[in-house]
Amino acid sequence: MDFRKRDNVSVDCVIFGLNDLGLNVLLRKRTLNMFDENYPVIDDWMITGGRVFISKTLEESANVIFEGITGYNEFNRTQFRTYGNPTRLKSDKDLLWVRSHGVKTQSMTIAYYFAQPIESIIVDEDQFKWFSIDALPELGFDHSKIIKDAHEDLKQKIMVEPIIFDLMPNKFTLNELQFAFESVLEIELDNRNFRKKVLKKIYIVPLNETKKGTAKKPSKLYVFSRDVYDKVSEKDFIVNV
Amino acid sequence: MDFRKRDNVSVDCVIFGLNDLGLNVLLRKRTLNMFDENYPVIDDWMITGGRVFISKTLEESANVIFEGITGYNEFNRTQFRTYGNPTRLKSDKDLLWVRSHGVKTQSMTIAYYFAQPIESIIVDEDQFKWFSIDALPELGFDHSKIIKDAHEDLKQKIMVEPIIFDLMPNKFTLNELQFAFESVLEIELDNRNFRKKVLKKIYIVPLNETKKGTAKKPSKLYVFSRDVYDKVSEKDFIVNV
DNA sequence: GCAAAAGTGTTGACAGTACACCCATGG
DNA sequence: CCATGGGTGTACTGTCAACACTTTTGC
Repeated sequence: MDFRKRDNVSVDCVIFGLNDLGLNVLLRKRTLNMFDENYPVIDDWMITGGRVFISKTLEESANVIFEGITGYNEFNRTQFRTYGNPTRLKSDKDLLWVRSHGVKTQSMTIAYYFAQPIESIIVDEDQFKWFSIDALPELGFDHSKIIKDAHEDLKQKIMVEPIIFDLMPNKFTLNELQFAFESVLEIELDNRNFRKKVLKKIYIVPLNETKKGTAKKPSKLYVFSRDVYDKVSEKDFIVNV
Repeated sequence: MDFRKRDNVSVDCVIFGLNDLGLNVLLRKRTLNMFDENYPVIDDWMITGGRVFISKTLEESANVIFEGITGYNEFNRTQFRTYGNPTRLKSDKDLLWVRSHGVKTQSMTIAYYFAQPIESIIVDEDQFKWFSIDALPELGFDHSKIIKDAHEDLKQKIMVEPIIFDLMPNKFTLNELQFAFESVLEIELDNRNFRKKVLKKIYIVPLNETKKGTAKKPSKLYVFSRDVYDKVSEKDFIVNV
């Protein structure tokens, strides 16, 4: 096995997770203490990246990073953009951090995002933390921009591909599905109209099973059938904003 | 000025051009003669790429390649995908060609496409040729796939961004615009319905001018106003297939 | 005056939107 | 028995799709 890496190209992974509070991004702490243990020179957040393996595809390199963080080996991965501005790193903090980690400046990075329900992921809570997409902390490098681009791409793809189901647990209720769309798209949908549309889609299959989750009336569960979806030739997806 | 290039990363440019026959791609001849001048070992086509400049952005590197081929310096450029499979080059021809050109194998390439009317471009006809998108010749490397991906991306973006106008001359008729959509999307549109829709768009501005082109009844000319388009906040574009 | 492409309206079907109340259950 | 979220139907409106003839000009 060849573990060599390219010294000038990295992949960055934006990790999206959905829970009942909405859409979240998993970030890694970026700290640097130089003089005083209690007053870090750098104390903010970043997405996780790493150099690409010479002998692997970009997708495999991204998977390695994702699995390293999450322990999860189901890869709902989308490549959305490559950043290659040689002056991407501008701020003193960024340069300082990069130098202190003994890496060459990574001027080029292929960016991916991963989408899954938060519940399926366990992370090292000393280093990583989930942040709501609409309350991101201060971010290093150009990672604000990268996350924004990822979210835009997700919004757009969600309208035409069934990636919303990547964010859902296997069995879900229609209200959960609606909430997923609302969280990603940052809009509100009419519940009755949403149901009408969804129930027409034969690839959303009702189960003879209910979710007696929190309380009150149990709700019917559904699964997404990729088989059926693939057979429905027409481009036929749920939401039209 | 720093002219050094990265030895392991290239950009590839798919050049789309529209004329009255439809959507075309500009390809470069790939030939290699080893033994006999009249029987080339390799004789097919490729898109044009090149290594990226260390001190330029990817976009600038792509522009340099595009301008080198076309002499055109208006860049309607879209980055659509990065390819990084280390075993991208598989066929003997590809390996042979790469070796005989003394370049390292370029396993990673950031792919862009450019869109403009064919008439605005002049190329060296010994090396380059326009091919209709639905009658492409034999292509080297993985360039068939890259062109296909570029076309897919163009189809998709054309539904939601005004890049159709990149393919049009400044002044155009509605029938020309319809033909542009039809060529790119590979569908047919109803002329009356198309006109109705287009005439509602205030960013398509009628001129007091007609085109007395080929013959018969002259047709009214229109221009696309990007200013107006940018001010129309609603996502409001022409075709819904 | 005729060939050729430009241009023009109406109708029916369907999908989207808006909107308010009953239902089933757990506690 | 009541609080809570789950689940349901109708009427209106606007948009899309289908469709055929008249107009203007060059030759």
